[in-house]
Amino acid sequence: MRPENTAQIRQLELFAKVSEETFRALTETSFLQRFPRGVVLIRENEPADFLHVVLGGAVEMFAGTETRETTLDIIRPIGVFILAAVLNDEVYLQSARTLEPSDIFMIPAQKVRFAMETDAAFARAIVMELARSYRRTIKDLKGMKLRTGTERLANWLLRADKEQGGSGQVEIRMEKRTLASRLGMTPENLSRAFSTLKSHGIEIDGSKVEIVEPAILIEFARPDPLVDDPEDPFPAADGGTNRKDAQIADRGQRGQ
Amino acid sequence: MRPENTAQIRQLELFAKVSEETFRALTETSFLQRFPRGVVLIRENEPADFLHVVLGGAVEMFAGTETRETTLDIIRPIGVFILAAVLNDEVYLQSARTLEPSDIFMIPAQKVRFAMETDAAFARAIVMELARSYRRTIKDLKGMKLRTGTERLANWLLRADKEQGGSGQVEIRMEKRTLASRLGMTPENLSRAFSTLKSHGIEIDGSKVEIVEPAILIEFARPDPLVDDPEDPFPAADGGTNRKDAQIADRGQRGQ
DNA sequence: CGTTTATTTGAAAACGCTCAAGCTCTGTGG
DNA sequence: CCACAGAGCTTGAGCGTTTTCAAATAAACG
Repeated sequence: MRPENTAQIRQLELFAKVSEETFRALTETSFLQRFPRGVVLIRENEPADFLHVVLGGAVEMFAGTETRETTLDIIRPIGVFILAAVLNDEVYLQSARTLEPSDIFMIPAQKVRFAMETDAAFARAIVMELARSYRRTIKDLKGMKLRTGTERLANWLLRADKEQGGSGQVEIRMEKRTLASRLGMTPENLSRAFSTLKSHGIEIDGSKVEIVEPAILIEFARPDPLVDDPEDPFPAADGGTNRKDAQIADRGQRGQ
Repeated sequence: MRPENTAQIRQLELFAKVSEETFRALTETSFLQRFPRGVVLIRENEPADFLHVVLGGAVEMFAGTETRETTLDIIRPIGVFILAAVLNDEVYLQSARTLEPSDIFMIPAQKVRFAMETDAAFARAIVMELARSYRRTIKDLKGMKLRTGTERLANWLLRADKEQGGSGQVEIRMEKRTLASRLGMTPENLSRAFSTLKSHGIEIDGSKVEIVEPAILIEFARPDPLVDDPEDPFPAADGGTNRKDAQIADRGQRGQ
């Protein structure tokens, strides 16, 4: 099963610069599969067998203990997941399930590792992809440790608005309980957080949120590029400079 | 300034397999510097100028907003920090300060990027290092989202005991407030968490903790390899299998 | 429509934070 | 050697946040 969608995959930055030979090696035993909504694609603690590429739909990365569960990320096209586990030849740290009917391209892990060994361009692309994912996760961790749930929601709204065109009309494209879990809170708490934000410039109607007074929401959210900005898929070529001015007292107050 | 310590750096897995030429290029304009305790080495939001290697002492990675601050990691020899920012040619997401007098080896960022482009072995080593750091951060994030502060402390104790030989005698090798921040809580809360754990198999005297009844502490902590195990510096070559058996209800409860 | 599922609301409890005071340890100067 | 200052840690009280449990409402689906 080797569809024409390889062209689509070729466009992924991860594969854009690899040699034709490497690309063929990576894709010839790979396959594209369409899954319905709610299917668990991988489970944490299983050995990493495939690199997964999301070509359509949406995939929720989650993890849990016996009693608790949390959403770590949501991957939309075109995105890759569990690259780190594949490279380290380790077990997955996260599980994945489809949130919508999704097209998933699966590449055998050993092909990925082999290609990384033999194709320098691929190795470099992997480095960039990994570094990006890593930085995104650090931002999430900072958000969890430095902010309250309501603040995370406010910043999530600002970012979602940007991604959806900046019209001020934000559509929540997932179940609210999934969003809650993504933001590290309970569904009940998310609901209350939305209520709270009504007095900070938003109106909400079902899955549609309107940012009525952006300035007020921003005032409340205090967005920080070092927490909220998406990792740029094409980082500055010049040596990024001047964003906000860091002002951290050398031994200022601690604590959450 | 190009000390004999290059031998020490050579041993770092990151540099072990690079060509002699690459290694020379990386180290010839680098320098080793000894810093006293409490020095801020880098600040978040500054452009990434150097890759830092900790050869002695300890370095705290932290980040903050105007009013809050949190410790994200503590790096001890021999460890590297802010590799991702260097590779992405981006600003740092974290600040760093020495917790003790520390020996830091600094390699110009552009040398690192150039070496990655030209030396495939180095690129591969970077991939492994990045993947490892990434997975560690995901484990931290999972810990933050899935556990209470006291649970994090209990698991931290179990891990520290392992790292210190498994004698049951754990020495806290940093200020408690730093540990508190690392674990995502206030110093007061850490103090209370220790008190709580007294009834779960530990005794504490200053910076020394004794795990008197490991079974009881483990019972409380419920350690999970997918959250607590350190990322193995030399991942299994066989394709890791059989750890615990993942048992996650496909759409089980969410929360926290 | 009726049934199921998701969301919201309410109340109580657990958790974590802040502020304040007291305690301990350490290092310094008398 | 002791007294004292400073820093770190602990303890207590109060409060705000978040979770949990329960129930009501709303939405989705056949």
